[in-house]
Amino acid sequence: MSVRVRFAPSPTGHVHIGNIRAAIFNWLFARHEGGAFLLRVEDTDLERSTPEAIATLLEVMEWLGLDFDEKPPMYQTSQRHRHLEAAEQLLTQGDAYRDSKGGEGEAVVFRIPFDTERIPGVVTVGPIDVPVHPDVPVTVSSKGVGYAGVSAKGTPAPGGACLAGCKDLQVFAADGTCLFSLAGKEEAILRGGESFTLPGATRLHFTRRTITYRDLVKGEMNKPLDSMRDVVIVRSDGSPVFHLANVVDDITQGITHIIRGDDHVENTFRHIMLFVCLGATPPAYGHLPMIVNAAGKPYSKRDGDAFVGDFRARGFLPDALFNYLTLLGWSPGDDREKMTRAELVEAFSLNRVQHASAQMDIQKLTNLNGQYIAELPEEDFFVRCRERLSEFEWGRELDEGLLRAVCQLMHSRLKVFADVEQWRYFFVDFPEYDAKVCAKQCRDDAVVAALRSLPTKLASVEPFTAAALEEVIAAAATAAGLAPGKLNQPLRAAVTGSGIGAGIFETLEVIGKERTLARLQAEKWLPQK
RNA sequence: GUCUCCAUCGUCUAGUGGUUAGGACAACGGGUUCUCAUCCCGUAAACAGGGGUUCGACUCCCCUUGGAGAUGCCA
Repeated sequence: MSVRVRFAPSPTGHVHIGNIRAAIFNWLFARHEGGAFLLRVEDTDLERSTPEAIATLLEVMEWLGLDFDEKPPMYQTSQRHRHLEAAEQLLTQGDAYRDSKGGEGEAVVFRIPFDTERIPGVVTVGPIDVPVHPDVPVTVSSKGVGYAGVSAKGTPAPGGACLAGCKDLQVFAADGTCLFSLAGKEEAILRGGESFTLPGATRLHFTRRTITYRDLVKGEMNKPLDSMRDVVIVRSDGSPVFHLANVVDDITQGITHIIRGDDHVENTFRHIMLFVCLGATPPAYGHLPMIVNAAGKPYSKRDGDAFVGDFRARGFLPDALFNYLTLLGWSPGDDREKMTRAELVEAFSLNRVQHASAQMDIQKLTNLNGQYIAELPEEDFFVRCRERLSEFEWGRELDEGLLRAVCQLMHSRLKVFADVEQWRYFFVDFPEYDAKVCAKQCRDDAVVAALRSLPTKLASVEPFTAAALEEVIAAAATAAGLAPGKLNQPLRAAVTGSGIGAGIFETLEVIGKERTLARLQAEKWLPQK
């Protein structure tokens, strides 16, 4: 059977970096296997799932090159009838029941199947004893076993399990007498609705069973049935819960492999049971570790910078972000880091995915982005810069020749497109002067005198080229009693207002004679005494 | 509280019983250079702790610690 995977986000207008990483891994897996990558929009939260939010989601996916198969995507709200039909089916099969605990009306609750023969991966471990607190009566009914455990302090601690978790249950009092025995009563409880309340019990004795599955990234996973409880699948207001909707849609779409975040591992056990009870073969599962912030904590609203849109806005290239994100929790097994899509598709495999969560490192992303920018063809780089620059008032109508010259000069220095903001001094009459830099560079009287002598000397330089400038400026420094080159940084400060930039002679050439002279003469660089 | 999962330099990672524990980003030092960046060279930097198993553990098992997730009407 060919591979079918899906990305199933709920559109909220902001696509989270962890979510998109899940999408990337699904996409990589599908392309590697030659399978299908589907999109399912889980738009059941009607408040937040606006058309704009959905548009944002699609835009982000396109930006990152995450093309999905079988368009249009499935919208979960369109599947509501299937969800409710599935709930009905479970109800009539006896795999679910109605319960009014807690809600306004009656919710539908999926019962962890008592008869586990049909569930793959369920194994019997053996007999086990669980101490319970005698002050709280043990209850046994079709809804499960209710009891209070005993905390370290000896007080009652909330406990309970699904009935399936307590096969062969026997309830004992402190003196050893058996208050209850489940054997033979299963049918009466499950079908007949019989229930029992047993005060004064101190110990539960039952046969433990666990459910096991092999996770594609984490390996063997298992969970005792007695640590599970029945699951609400339809709310008392009649709306399907995530667990039901998700599983039903996966069945409808014929999903073969579910690759999702770590936070779903616990759900997997009950989802497997839902698949089986709905007559479907459970898919294979792989759980990706979470991406955490610089403090090692899960991203929260306070972190702000965890949305894909933010990275786009800051001028990260989609290929760079894509590449970086693949390296978060995965590696090809050799020393390669910068890899093309084709290489990534070729090398990707789930069993090389990390088991532990990973921290986002913006510096490494920035470095990688710089590498991608460096590789951009000149024309492509020029177009992107022009677009970026147009976001600034002074960057709207730039002379193309000047812009091309600036791009060529600055290409190797740019790591993130947002930084083109610092190119302002190439395009305006007067730069913003960094007072600290000017004060540091121009505090020496000899230097100031030399800078003041420059306008007349530079005026005759024709053509105004880097090579010619270098000669004249070195001579000016020498004439002022300075070592050649000692005038360069003061000159940079005086003309660009900054202490950093490309080569000063090349920079002056690009800025041009007129503005260079004007800036020197205006003496806005002169430190205020 | 209970359950599940996780643990190699600051960060991302390689490593599947025998390695000088490798690479990348960041840091630091040097070279190139007028500054910054690029580029080149180099330095510092890790197996959470404790028990086992073994001739030999980063690697296998157990415990502790720490972290994350889950714990009936969020997804």
